[in-house]
Amino acid sequence: MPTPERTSLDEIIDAAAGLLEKGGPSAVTMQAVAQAVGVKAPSLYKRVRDREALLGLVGAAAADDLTARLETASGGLDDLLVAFRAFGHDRPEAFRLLFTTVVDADRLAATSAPVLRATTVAVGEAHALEAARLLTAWATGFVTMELAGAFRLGGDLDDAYRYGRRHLVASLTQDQVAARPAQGS
Amino acid sequence: MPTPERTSLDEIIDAAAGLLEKGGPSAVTMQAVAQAVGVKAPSLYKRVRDREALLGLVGAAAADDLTARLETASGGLDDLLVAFRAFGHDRPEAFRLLFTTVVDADRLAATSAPVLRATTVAVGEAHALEAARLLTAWATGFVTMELAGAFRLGGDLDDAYRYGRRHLVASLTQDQVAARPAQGS
DNA sequence: CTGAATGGCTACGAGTGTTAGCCATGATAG
DNA sequence: CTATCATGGCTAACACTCGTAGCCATTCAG
Repeated sequence: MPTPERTSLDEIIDAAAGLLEKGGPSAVTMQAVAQAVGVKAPSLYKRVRDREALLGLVGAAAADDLTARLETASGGLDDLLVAFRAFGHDRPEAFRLLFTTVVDADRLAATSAPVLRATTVAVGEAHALEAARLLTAWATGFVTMELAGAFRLGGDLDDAYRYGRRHLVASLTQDQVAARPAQGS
Repeated sequence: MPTPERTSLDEIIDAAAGLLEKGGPSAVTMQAVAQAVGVKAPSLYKRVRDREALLGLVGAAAADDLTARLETASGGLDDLLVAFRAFGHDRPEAFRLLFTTVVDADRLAATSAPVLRATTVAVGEAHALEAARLLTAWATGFVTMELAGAFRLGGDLDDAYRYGRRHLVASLTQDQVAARPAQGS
């Protein structure tokens, strides 16, 4: 390679992720990212197609981070739900990005894997996917609303999350309903 | 009033909502909104503080729309959940905006009201709020993920939503767990 | 008929993303 | 050891954004 590289794609993604978390999406400007890695803005375009692509990479990295956290979460349904919410608290902007940007299917599948394993042991293979969707949808919605400040009718949110976990996990494992097919009226 | 008004705040909000739905948040530019209502961009600032405020008004109007839909949804838990998702499908960008922008507490309370009424009859006053949060969090997460294209492991989404509705409604009304206090480990 | 307040406008400034094109570097071929 | 040339960085520039300043025409109130 010719002239010495003054930065790298990974460093750029990390810088963008840092700016995102500090100031929201509007703070991750090409110029700010460039400055953070010690380069001028146009140089970024040698590594990244455009800003949208950069945000996509940040989202993909965030998905990997979430996957890693879930993988090390011991495998119980409850632990997975706790780890999921913790990710949302640690990296709220990245969490939002995950459900705004479209991340590629493979990465999504990797993130789903630990949840699917857990629901398989909990409710059996037949309804593992539906159960996983029930759990992730609830957790996603809870954290989304929490981060958006949409829970404003009082009450402790930790308690509310615990209430939901108990309810859902119990409902799935006791599975009075899970045994029935999903079709119906 | 002096010079004849060529537009109105409501018209501006409607135009912005239309542009939002057609091309996402980035499409609702002051200039595009102005052109849509037959005016030049700077004139908008006579009615709206800035772009962020305009988006806030669009979000508030969307919240009112959602509230109205829920109010006319007959009051059953299942009907409320169906109406909620229908809103997300009809106005996906407005739906996203609701959980991105911060809308004021009063309006949020109005939106919650029909859900709270329904959960009150379903599980009693003691756990109405927690039940409402469980339901809205799940529905919000489901629609959010659906709109983000995050459900890519196959299966029919209508079925998946039905599955979740059954599970949650049954779990709440049978309330094997709901009777227990939310505290605990 | 006059005065004043108001909504619209043009012009402008600051800041954004992005492209074009140049230049210095340094690994490699001879 | 020299010459080549691909490459990463840079400056300059363009198009577009939001937002402000300030003017002008209108029309209502007296």
